[in-house]
Amino acid sequence: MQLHDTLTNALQDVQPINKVVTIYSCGPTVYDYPHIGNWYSFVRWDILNRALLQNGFKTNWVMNITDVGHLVSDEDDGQDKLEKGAKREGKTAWDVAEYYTDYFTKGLERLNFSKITMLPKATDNIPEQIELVKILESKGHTYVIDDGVYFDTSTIEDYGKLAQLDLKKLRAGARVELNPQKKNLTDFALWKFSPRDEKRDMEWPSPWGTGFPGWHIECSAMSMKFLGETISIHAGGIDHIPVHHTNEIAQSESATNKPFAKIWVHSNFILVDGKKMSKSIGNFYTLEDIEEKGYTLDAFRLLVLSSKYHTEAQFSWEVLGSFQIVLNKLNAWSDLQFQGLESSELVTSYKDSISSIKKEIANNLNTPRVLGLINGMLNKTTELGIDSNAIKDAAIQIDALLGLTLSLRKDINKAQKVKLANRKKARALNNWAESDAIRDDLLKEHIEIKDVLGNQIWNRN
RNA sequence: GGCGCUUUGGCCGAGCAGUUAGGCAGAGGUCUGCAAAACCUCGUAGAUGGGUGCAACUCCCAUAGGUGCCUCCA
Repeated sequence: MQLHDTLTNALQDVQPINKVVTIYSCGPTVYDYPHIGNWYSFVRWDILNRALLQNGFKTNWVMNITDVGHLVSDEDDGQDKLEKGAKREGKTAWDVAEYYTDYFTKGLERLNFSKITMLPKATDNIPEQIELVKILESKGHTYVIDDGVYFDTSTIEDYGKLAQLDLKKLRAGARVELNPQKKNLTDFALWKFSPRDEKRDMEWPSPWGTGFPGWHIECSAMSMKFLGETISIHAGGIDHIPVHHTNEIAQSESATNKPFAKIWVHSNFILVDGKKMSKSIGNFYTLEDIEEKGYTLDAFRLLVLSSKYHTEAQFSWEVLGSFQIVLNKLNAWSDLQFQGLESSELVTSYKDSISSIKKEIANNLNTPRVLGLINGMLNKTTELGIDSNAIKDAAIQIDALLGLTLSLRKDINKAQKVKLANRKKARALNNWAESDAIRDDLLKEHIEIKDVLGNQIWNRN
């Protein structure tokens, strides 16, 4: 299986570590509701995990919960997002973190995520973060100024290799005032001190003074703690490349002298109505907005899968609507699994399709191609005849790969089956009035009837 | 202001230097008690201007739009 690696800007083979593919993906900062852009990225890594599993790999996937230290700005002079959220809501930072962590984990279930091995919180791993700063200090990579312990980026040769940062040009183009105590523009905080006259909700003692960890150190510390010093894949949003991941690499590789991750994958943004999502424009949507407008989260998943993770994608209600239609067709297809039809040719055809689908997703997660293949697969259904068992199996396999819920469809109940039988009798007698009445009746129960090839085919809508 | 990325038909969106992507929407048709579904056909895309090549949507340059980071909201 191959993925596009940001560091080498090329396709690279996924390499297991001790026979397990280890994945670390940067998770949510739990200070507010995640929007569909956040979910868009997380769904990508769910697909990555599923694609690996379905292609025979074992995986160990860790996604962190940032519940402290993520400043409003990536610069180190902004406010802590958690403390700011707490102030806004009149709660403590701990309450805010708990509320949004809970919301997030429920969201993972609502979106039918595959098994994430671990969702560690930054605040549960403070000693490991302090320990990592100590190692960096002992190796001469740090210095202390008024407001914290900083990483001296001039102590390493290849700082900025991920983002291909040209440090001279970065400095020339910068408009912000450099903190006079910082040695280099790119130096970043490893540990921040609590303000002198203020007690923070979240603060811990450290060898350098009471305070809280910088945002980047948590990912390095937890990735190493739970997955080892070198991992197979590190994943995140494209926005993490220039600062967050660049700094993770700097501090991790300085501490261990080993490569931090074999492959770096980044998901691009999804634009809403052609614009970047932002609260001020009012195109800032959540999962609730999707459901309130009558769309399903499966349809949203299809929308995510319709583009490649590496390219910029478009979201609009019109586009989501078109994927809801596609999903409804897939669901109608899945409903055929209850209708006792047989075709041996279809069984073979599906096997071939599923196998090429697995190959295609292993090709840098080419999900748009996968959707094309699934469409071809569905076309075969009418061409070769319908086989209920084959459809049941195929639905299970598609769900395992894409995280849809096609295999969770329910059969109609006994009363509905009786109505269907009565309709068949009426039709045999050319009693169209009776036949149509039953069809209308079932439609009220959201069961739609179509008369295909002499059979009554139903689907739930 | 600096440094990048991107631009495919009404909409979404792939691959590919020369052979159909696919889907959604739309038009026409076949089938059908009706309806729906299904199937067939169609519009014949590649921001603009140059360049390299026997050949460019696919490579290079410029211009324009979008977008990202440096500079709050991913």
